[in-house]
Amino acid sequence: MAKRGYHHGNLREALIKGCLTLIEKRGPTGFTLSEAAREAGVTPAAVYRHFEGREDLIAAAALQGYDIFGDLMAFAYADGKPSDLKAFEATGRAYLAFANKYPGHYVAMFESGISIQRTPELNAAAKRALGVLETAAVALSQHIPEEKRPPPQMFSAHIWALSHGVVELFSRGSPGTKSPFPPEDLLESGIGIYLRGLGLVAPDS
Amino acid sequence: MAKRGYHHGNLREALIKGCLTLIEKRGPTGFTLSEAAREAGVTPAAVYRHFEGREDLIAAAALQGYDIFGDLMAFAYADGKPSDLKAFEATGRAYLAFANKYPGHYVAMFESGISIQRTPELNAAAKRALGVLETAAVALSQHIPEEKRPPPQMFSAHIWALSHGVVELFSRGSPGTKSPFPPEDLLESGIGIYLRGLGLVAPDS
DNA sequence: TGTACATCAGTGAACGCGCGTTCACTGATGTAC
DNA sequence: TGTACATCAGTGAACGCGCGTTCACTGATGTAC
Repeated sequence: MAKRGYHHGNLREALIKGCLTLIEKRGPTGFTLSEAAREAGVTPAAVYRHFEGREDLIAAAALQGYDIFGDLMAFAYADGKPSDLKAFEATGRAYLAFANKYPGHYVAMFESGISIQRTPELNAAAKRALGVLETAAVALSQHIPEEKRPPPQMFSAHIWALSHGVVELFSRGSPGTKSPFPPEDLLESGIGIYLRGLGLVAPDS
Repeated sequence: MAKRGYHHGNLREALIKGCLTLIEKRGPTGFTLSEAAREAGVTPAAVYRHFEGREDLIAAAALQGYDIFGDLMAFAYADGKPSDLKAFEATGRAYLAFANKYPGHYVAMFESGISIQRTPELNAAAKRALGVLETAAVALSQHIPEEKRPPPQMFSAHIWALSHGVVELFSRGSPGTKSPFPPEDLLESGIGIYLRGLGLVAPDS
């Protein structure tokens, strides 16, 4: 990644990477374009060869995040194999794994305040990624007797909220209160209890 | 709240209020001391008569938040009346109600990055407020057969995470994705399903 | 293979700005007598 | 009730700083012939 001479080589990628590192450390509003440039070994002005400005750089980071996230979720879901239930649980784990492995992306996507509507490209990437979660929920909810089946969007909203809550409260350097449980266990057990409440897993397990 | 003359009267309160408004609008790192002073109709330097600096002002806002939050939670819990279950559900609703009614406080408390350990006073207020949630969880979990009872801290962590997730994703001006359900319903139904999963409410309700 | 030249990706100086914090100050308030 | 004075809560000017953005520029690269 070391700059070789006058030309950087892949400044665009280096800037996004710097942006992600900083955004992870300082939060989205604490991120500065100048510092990202510095981290890449480049003048702040050079950023404008690749991005329209500060916001545009963050949006690029978020887009990259949604792409990775979408891939991960799709892979975890695996078209509902081996079963709707297993596939669903796998997406939950993938959500947390993504948040852990790509914290900068996660923040750029969900805490930076950049709108998903910013560009059609960003919108499409986000819709695709979050769509996997909903698809998984829809498929799984078919197994609930129709009359006691909650709307699938509600179902997936519950799971998303629980996952996001675990990430924000227990998976990051949080406001002092650490849970005594690893976030993975917390999410897994939480989803398990929830699914039992829907009659989707055996009550004695 | 209009300033009357050379002396403001209750600058301290006005500054906290301004801090909360700004923190709600721009997020914790977007908040500036100068703007809070401006909003109160006062020179930035005047702030230093009442607070040690920027951080201290945010901490004061968070402290106020934990106090209100603690009161609300304690009131909702009502010492477990009329039943452990009802009282527990009431604290869940109170959590969301607090986040809705005091969004600035909520952000100062949970997103500003100020440590709960900052002062003993802040620590005590936070412990008290979050303690109510755990107390409610402990009491309720007594109703679960001992061998299938999850640790109460896990129980309360699940509920806290779900509540926080609903707040962050669906209760604020969020990253584009709005749920078609009111956050209150989302949380209520989510908690309901979860409790059913624990065998704490009837499976047919 | 060598040369001329267009294109591209960076520089570096400059801009105006708002920030947090400090300082000596001053106007208003309240208390002692 | 009136006056002297200490205390308090504000002012306003100044500081050094880093920010995002612009601009004319220049060094490196790659292509045409």
